[in-house]
Amino acid sequence: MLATAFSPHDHTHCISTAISHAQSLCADRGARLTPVRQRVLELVWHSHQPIGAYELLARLANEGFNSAPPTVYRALEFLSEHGLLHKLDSINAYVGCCNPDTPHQGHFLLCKVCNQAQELDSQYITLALKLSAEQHGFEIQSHTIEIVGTCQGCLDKSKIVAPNL
Amino acid sequence: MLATAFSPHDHTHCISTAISHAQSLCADRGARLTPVRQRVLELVWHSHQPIGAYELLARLANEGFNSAPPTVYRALEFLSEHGLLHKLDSINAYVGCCNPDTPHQGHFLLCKVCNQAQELDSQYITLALKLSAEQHGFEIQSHTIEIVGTCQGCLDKSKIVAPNL
DNA sequence: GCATGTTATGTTATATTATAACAATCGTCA
DNA sequence: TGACGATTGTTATAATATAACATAACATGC
Repeated sequence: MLATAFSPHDHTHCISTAISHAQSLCADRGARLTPVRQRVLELVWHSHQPIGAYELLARLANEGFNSAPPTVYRALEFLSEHGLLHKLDSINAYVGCCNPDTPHQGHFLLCKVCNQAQELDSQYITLALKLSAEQHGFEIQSHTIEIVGTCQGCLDKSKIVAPNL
Repeated sequence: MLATAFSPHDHTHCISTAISHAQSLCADRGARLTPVRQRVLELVWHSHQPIGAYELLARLANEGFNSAPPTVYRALEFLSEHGLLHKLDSINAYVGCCNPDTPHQGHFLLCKVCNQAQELDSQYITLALKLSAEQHGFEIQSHTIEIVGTCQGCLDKSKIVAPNL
């Protein structure tokens, strides 16, 4: 999978794709992508930086939506159940899912310089988890895989700014 | 590494080893394992079930220790800095580290039946993370790897109780 | 249409997890 | 011993998340 988040790209395309994808997916499943749910999804997709629940809530409030915590947590729950976003436990923030059709849990790269998250679908990691679990007779149900560090773009920039370090 | 948490074992040995290990480690480093810090470490090691900060706080209070949140969070911070425990982000709970000498971040198996955690040091996972990051030019600084499921012991028990399922 | 059950939202309150800020005390060592 | 840094005490509050119950919207069979 390409590291879209960390590369220059037309992000409006990410948003429109995600929303239309969500609309057709919900239509297929008979699930209701109501205005507040769709708006939360759009806000989550506003960038590749994961966003917190209360930041979402503040933005909803600015737009005249109801803005008590249950509103946003319910929307996040719905979107999560339908695989449209993921929660990043290590930072208590939410990020859109690039591939909601196939149920999965992501592996994430989180750049602590630009604060962007990239979802991976690493066969290496999937296999490694499987092997490690099997060694212990452990049956996997879900997982949290979040790798924090610096993305290539931010590494390159830091070399330009401070080439001798 | 053996899956100690998930196997029958003399847990008093785990506790005493962890504490004496912590004592010598702190002595070597000139760090002060004060009474409240040591007691928090003992409470964390009370079992292989990760324990929450406020549960620790309640137990400290029962024993006459000061019991405002900063007390326990400071102790947890100290113990974490010295590699004596790990936080599990997916459940906001803390668990003792089996191997505090070598700085590392663990990979964990969390059994959702018995609520116990086992730290792994899987070379498979370490390598997989490294390869995945390299593919994206990403420089790893830390990670959160938490695998939730059912341990062998609990799987075996469920087969005995409900052999036809 | 409309009664009914189900799903979604509104509303209030509260639970849970964690930190800020500043004061007081303890330990160490010149 | 006195001065400094580390530790702890204390109060308040921030940040994240859910419980519980009321109301509204939607869907469906009659």
